[in-house]
Amino acid sequence: MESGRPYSRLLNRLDRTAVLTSADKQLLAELPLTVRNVAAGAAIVPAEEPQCILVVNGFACGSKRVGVGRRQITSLFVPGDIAGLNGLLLPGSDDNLSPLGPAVIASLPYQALEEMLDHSPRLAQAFWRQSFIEAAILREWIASLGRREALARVAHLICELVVRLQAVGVAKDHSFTICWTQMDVADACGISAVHANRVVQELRRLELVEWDAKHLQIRNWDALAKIGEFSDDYLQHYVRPVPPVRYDFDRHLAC
Amino acid sequence: MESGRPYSRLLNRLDRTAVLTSADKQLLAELPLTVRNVAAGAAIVPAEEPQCILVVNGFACGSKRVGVGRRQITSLFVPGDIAGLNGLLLPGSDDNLSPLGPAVIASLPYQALEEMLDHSPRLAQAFWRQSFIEAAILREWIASLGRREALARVAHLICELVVRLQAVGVAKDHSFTICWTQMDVADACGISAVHANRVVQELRRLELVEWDAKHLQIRNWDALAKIGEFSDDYLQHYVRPVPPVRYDFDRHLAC
DNA sequence: CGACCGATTGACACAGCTCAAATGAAGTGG
DNA sequence: CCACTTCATTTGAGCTGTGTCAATCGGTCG
Repeated sequence: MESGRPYSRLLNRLDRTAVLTSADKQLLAELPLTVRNVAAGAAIVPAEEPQCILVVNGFACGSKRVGVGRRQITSLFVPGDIAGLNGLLLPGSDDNLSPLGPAVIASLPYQALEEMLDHSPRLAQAFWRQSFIEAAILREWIASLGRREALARVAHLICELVVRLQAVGVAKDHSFTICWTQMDVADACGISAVHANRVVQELRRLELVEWDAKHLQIRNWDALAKIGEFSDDYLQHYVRPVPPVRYDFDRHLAC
Repeated sequence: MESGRPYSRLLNRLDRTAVLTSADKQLLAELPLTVRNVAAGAAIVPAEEPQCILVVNGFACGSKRVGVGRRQITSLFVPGDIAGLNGLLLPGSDDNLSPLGPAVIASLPYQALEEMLDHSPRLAQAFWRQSFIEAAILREWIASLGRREALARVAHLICELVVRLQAVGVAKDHSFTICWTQMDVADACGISAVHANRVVQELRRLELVEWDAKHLQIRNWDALAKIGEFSDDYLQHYVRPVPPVRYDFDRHLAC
């Protein structure tokens, strides 16, 4: 049961993304996932052997170094998310994946993924859709970084986190475990660590959130969403159980 | 010949992205592209009939409104680029596409695209790869908006523009036509219009670029790239003629 | 107990924003 | 061909959000 979690996470995610046949689910279950714990600062993907990863517990992120020492987190992964998919078609475009806090990660060799997608165009579609969903989130981050001030950015980030976590059942009642450093918050929101601290304090002072070392609890969702100018539109496809189908790869299997 | 341009643009782009058979090229040539001119502020995609667009000449962008009236450009499209692909699998996730300056745009109904992808997994792969390339650019923008100051952001944007334009043969010798408003620059870089003006003047004063109403000429590439902290790594797959193949959809056609 | 790391606080500097006004360029219509 | 409008660029002045630097505090671990 414990060893089944990676698969249930993956299923839980993909099931919202596409209608999967039992054959598809079977293929997913046969993926050779290698689960392991990674400590807060550790490297996830060995440079010599690029691969996909599936977040099982905790958080992972892709980040870039810019200028001297400055770090910017460019994407965020919660349990059930697949990171590094792009490396499948874009060799060498590693995202510098790392955990945010301690995390449980399953690695998935590209080759196995490849073979699976070969056998199911429907799954290929599902994974393509995943990458569109990820891109939608990237665009929202761009809007946030470009046009919102620090308080709103952090509020927005928190809102996104809850919505995504609740969608996969890792958060309940606007409350979840989060072992981030305030530096992590800073690097995600494009602000300095000192200012991240002040912003978090402000959110606490306004009684919008409770946030200690390992746990975050939203006290006033409406106000937080308002300050963060948060609308879950861009997460619709992330959250929605089964989206309407426009383009169905499977049709040409009927030939 | 004039009517052939949209197809050659599209071919020019995809040819760098994947190895296309002549059958694939034939399929592409059969796409029902509707070419038209759009004025600077006009709408590109009618809300009642979402579709893909192919930029033939000029620029297009996806943007978001955030807060009161503030606009953030989230993605940028140059000739040969396909915008709105995500709508194919994510209905309703319109990007609010609009031209930047006057542009020549070809519209492409989702249904036609759908049918084409049904007939060629290789093309489906090529388009999937395109969306990964787009996402790589989004990540770089996040880094820029989060961690670079205004001067560097604008410099970086200019560098990206030249590289992309030169890749499709629309710019030569670090020089190209660009009918943007300084407000457009501001909205792309997440700064105010007034500051965008000051930054552009600074770039002129440093003799890095010449930039009048309709034309931009880079005077000192090295210095510009240095100020913008620009490295074309993230554009490798955009530029590179034919990338090494890791995952090839076509293999399962051999069965 | 000492070392270390992250959170916190204060003081100060500055990049970039807002407001407001002036200038210039490009139509538009009489 | 000349007012007149409109829109983009430019300039100045003051304000503010955020960064930097530096010190302190608190917890954790060996």
